[in-house]
Amino acid sequence: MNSQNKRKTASEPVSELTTNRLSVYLRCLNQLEAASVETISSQALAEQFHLNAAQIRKDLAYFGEFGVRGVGYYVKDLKRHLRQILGLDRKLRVAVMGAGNLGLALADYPGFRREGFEIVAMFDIADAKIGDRSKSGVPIHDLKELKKVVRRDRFDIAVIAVPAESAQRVLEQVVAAGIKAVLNFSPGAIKVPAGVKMKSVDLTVSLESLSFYLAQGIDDGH
Amino acid sequence: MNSQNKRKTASEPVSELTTNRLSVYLRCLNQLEAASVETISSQALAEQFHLNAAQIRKDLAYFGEFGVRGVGYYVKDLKRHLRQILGLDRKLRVAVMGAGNLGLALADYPGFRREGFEIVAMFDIADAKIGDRSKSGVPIHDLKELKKVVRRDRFDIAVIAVPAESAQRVLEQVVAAGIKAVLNFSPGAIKVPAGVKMKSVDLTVSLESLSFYLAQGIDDGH
DNA sequence: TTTTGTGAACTAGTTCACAGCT
DNA sequence: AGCTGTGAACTAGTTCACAAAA
Repeated sequence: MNSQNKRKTASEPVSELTTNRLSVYLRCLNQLEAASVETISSQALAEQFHLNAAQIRKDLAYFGEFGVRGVGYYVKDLKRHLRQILGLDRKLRVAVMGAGNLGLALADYPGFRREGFEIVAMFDIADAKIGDRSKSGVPIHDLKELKKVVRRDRFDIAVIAVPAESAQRVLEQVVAAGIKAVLNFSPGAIKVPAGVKMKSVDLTVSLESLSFYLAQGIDDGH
Repeated sequence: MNSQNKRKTASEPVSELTTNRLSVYLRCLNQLEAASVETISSQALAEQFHLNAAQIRKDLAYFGEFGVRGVGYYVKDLKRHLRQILGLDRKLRVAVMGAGNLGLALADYPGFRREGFEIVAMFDIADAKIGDRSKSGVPIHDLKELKKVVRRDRFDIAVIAVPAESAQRVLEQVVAAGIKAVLNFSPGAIKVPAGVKMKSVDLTVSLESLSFYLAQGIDDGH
C-alpha cells in the first residue's frame, strides 16, 4: 500500500472537475518549484492559490498516497506524479483544424508548448492557405490529406476552430481518422460518438453569461 | 401571475450553469426561427439539441411562465424573453486587453458580432502596436489610456488576453477603470475583487484534461 | 390530449472534522 | 505537534413524475 499510483478501484469514473483541478495543482507546483519551495501542505497550497485544502487532499488521495503526514507534499514528487497521472510524461501532439484567425492564434499559442504539447499540423480547405505556415512554422495541410497526415505525423488531439456550420463534419472526419480527444471552439450542438472525448470552449456562451451578470447587477435602467 | 419576467424571489442566486444554458437555449431558438419553426415543446427541443426536457422547463420557469400547456413555447416570444433576461436587448460593448495573436483573433471573432456584441477597442503596451488596428478595424490603444477610453467609448466587458505574468495587474487596472465583467484567457490564479464577475477560459487546463482521458483510456503501454 | 411548471427523489460535488500516521 | 487521508454531513444540481392548465 505504498505511494506509486494506486487508483483504488479499477475504474470508477473520475469527474471532469477533478481532472481540471489536477491540472491547476500542477501549475501551482510549477510556480512553487520555480520559487524553490520543497514541500507544501494542502493548507498552504490552498491559501496561496485560493483553493480548498480538503479538496486538494481528496483529489490527490484518489490517485495514491502522495503526502507525508506531519510534513505535507514534496513539491518535486507530487509534480512528477501529477504529470504521470495527466499523461504528460510523454509529449502530446496536437493538430488544429481551421486556419482562420482563431486557428492560427491557437497554433502559435505559447502556453501549449510551455506545458509540453506540440502543435504539429493545421488543416484547412482554402487553397490560398494550404501549403502556407503559421508564424511559428506550423504547416497548413489540405483537409483532404487528414488521414495521410495522421498516419505520418501521429497526433493525439485535434483542436476544432472552424466555422459552426462545418464543425460537425470536421469532427466526424477527425474521428474517422482515429483521433480520440478533441478540443472544440465552435459554438452549437455537436454530436460526439462514444469513445471520443470532447471538451468545448464556447466563447459566445461565456460572454452572454457575463451579460446576464451585468443585466442583473444593475437591475434595470442607467 | 402572468408571463412577463417574474423571477420568484428578489434575488436568490442563479447558478452559472443555468445562465450558460440560457445562452445555449437562445442559440437553439435562433436556429429554429431560421428554420421557420413557430412553437417548440421542451421535449422536442431536448431531443433536437441533446438536452434534458425537465431541465429546460425548470431553467425557464425560474424566470417566468413562458410556456403554454398543451402547446409548448412560442419560439419568437421565448427568444425575446431570453434576450431580455441575458441583457442582450441592449448592445454590449467589449474591449480586448492584449493585442497578441490571441487578442487579435478574439477582436475579429465573427461569433461575437453575430450575437450582438461590439468590439470597440484593444489595448497593449508595445509601442509598435499602439495606433494600429486589427484586420477588422478595431483600434489598438496604449494601455495607459485605458481610463480615458473607457470614459469616452463606454465599454462594459473586458477580455483579458495578455501573458500570465501581467494578467493580475491588467485585471486590477480594468477594475479600477470601472469595468465589472471580465472574460479571462490567461492561465493561473487571479484574485478578483467583490462586485466583479470574471469567467476564465483556461486552454492549458482543457488540453491537460484531454491528455488525462487519453492516458487513462489506453491504460498504459502501446 | 398534450405539455407545462414544480415538489419530491435522486445524484454529484464539496466541506467538515477527526482518527491515525510521522 | 502537524498534517494527511477519509467517512460523514452537507450543499448543489439534475431528473422524475404528476397535478393542473390549455
